[in-house]
Amino acid sequence: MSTSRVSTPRGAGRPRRVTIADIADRAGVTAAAVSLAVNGRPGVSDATRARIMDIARELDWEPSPAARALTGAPVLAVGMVLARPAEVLGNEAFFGAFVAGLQEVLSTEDYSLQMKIVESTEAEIETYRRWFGQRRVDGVVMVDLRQDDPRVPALEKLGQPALVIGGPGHHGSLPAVYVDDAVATTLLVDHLVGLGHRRIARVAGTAEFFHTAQRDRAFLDRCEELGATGVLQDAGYGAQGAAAATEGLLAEEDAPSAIIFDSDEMALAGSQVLLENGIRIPQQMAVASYEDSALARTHRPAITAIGRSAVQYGRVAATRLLEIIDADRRRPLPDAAQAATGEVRAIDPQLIVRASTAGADAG
Amino acid sequence: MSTSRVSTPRGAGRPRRVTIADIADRAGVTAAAVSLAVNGRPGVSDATRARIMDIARELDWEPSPAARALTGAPVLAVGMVLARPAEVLGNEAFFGAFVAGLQEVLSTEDYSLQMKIVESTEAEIETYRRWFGQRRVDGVVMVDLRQDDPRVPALEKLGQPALVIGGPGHHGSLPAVYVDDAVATTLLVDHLVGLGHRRIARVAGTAEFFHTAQRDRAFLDRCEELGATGVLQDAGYGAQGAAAATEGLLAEEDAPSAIIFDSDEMALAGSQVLLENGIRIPQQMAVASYEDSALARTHRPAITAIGRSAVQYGRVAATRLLEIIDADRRRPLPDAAQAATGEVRAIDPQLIVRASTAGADAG
DNA sequence: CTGAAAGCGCTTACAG
DNA sequence: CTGAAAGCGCTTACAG
Repeated sequence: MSTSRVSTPRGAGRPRRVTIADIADRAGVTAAAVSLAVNGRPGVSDATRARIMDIARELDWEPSPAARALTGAPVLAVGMVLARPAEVLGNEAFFGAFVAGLQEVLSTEDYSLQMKIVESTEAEIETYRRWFGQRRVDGVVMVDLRQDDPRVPALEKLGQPALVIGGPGHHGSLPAVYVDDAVATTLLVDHLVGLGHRRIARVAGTAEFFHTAQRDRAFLDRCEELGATGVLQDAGYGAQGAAAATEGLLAEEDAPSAIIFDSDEMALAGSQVLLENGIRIPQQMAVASYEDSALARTHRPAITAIGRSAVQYGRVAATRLLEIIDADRRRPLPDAAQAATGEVRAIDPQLIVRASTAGADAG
Repeated sequence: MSTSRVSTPRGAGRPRRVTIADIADRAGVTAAAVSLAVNGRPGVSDATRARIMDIARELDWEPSPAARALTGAPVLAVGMVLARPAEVLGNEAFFGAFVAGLQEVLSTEDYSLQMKIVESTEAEIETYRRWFGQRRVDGVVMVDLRQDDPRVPALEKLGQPALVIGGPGHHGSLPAVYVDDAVATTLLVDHLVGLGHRRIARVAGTAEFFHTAQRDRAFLDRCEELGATGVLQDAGYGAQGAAAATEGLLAEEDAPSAIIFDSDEMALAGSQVLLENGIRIPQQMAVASYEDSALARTHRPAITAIGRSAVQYGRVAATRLLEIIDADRRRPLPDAAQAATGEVRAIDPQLIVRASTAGADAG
């Protein structure tokens, strides 16, 4: 009976939890000594430390995060706010994979991820304020970067660990992690031009997000550099828009011989339209996507895509944020350290060539 | 300058946070009075309460969750452990949507969701132990219910708020929320038989999960009841398996005229195989899925599916878990209340008929 | 290397 | 209706 020593608490409801005082009692030392021992800090002899650790294990002691947080220790949580409806999130393969990647790394450091869904950008900023004000999180990840994003100055002002997902640019002095869309675009266009395509379309998602504009520019620039014609086709959000955009392209008198879609979902929707219209992929139309996924991989024909693994993206983001939090804790001078952590990190995109473009008989 | 009164703390690092003591000072009352006031408890006059609230707002006071937790208040967090690799999670549309639904409801109650990815069932159980031991969470959601799941007795023994996602059955005395797969199966089979199909295949996912076996049984039973022939085809996990299974079915001498897939991802992969083989949907083969999604909706032809919205599922689960946590806090006698909360709740599935089965010329 | 004390921010009885 | 005190579980100086 390991519980023999636990006296019945008043109220007799839940069992009283074991604390460092219990351990100290047993070990015949003071609670302070236990604290030093279990935290691996100097101040107790090796023998005492060993004895204390044994007792702690024996009593099944678990440190109280609340008590620790109260004395200024990290709360071991990072936050992420999403200003989009749950329905939209659910439809996006990227979200689940990104979160999974974040979790994977955070878990190993015993950090938890806290998420909140809000209605507006104002509510998002207010959430950051409250989270940091209450010391609910040690840092935050900010997603869906927009142009002239009001969240950036708000987070700068808070002066707390925050990592922007997206860029480069528009993230002010905040550290950021992003996939280099310019490089990704170059990879895609070069590949298609190399196959002989001279008229290439880009079916673009919501213009609101920063990367959309960035891809637009890089796409047009690169096409021009290579002497090809770039056709921009706005599609708005999701599969519906992509299908309509594809139909629009087919209706043109001078239709392209290759289409690059902004996401796997859009590429699949577009491919369906092509199939319906009796257009063979890749023989009559090459198809590529900025986003890879299991669906892109198993589709027939499999879709050529940029291998920005959302899972990997999440892992890199989590690693980076933990670094920032760590730097923040040991910062000697607030501003110097802050500046040092404000660096960006790019994730290199890779082109994964598959059947949807391979061997295309372009032009 | 609302900060005029804040004295510079030692160390001059972070600004000292404002506490109820600051408010008490200003209001000329004691900290206890402030506590009563801000928590809406009796014990202070209306006038005093109003004055205190004003000052709290003025000083931008935020309660410290750590301090509150230390005195026994709920920590406002629920946990979910996932014993699957991040990659697998990322590929599954269900995960992101379910989490989004959970979040949506939890956020409104100021609860946060804590997730952890682990390697094994043992690690999962250990995580529950630590979470509750440390009072890191007020309750947990358990997903991926299996037959004779060792997590069920482990959670029963912990005696803390826990909700099982899945069932019915195999969740012991724990409360559960599940989609009635038997009903879903009936809806699907009845629909197909009603269209004239007499030989119907079911392409099933991983046998490990509880619902797979449940669907198998319900499928065979219902086919028999209606005088149709049910063909079971195991596919293992994901799109790859579904494609192979579909090819297997086509190769049979007596191929079915309709296929029901376990997920949207599998249905899409299977449909691709059908298209490749020149088989028209729904004219030559009807296709249906146990799982709806944006992809199933926008696919051409759109896939008939069971409308268990994963988002909605998440919402129901969160609501239920919050009820359980609440009941647990006010429980008069540990066991009586525990029993009262141990009820299950089914989410009614709906059949959404789309082009992939409509107007099929069966048999 | 060890002990005694004060404090983190809040809540909860218990007196007045 | 209000005040003073003790306590939640831990950590951090500061003496010995």
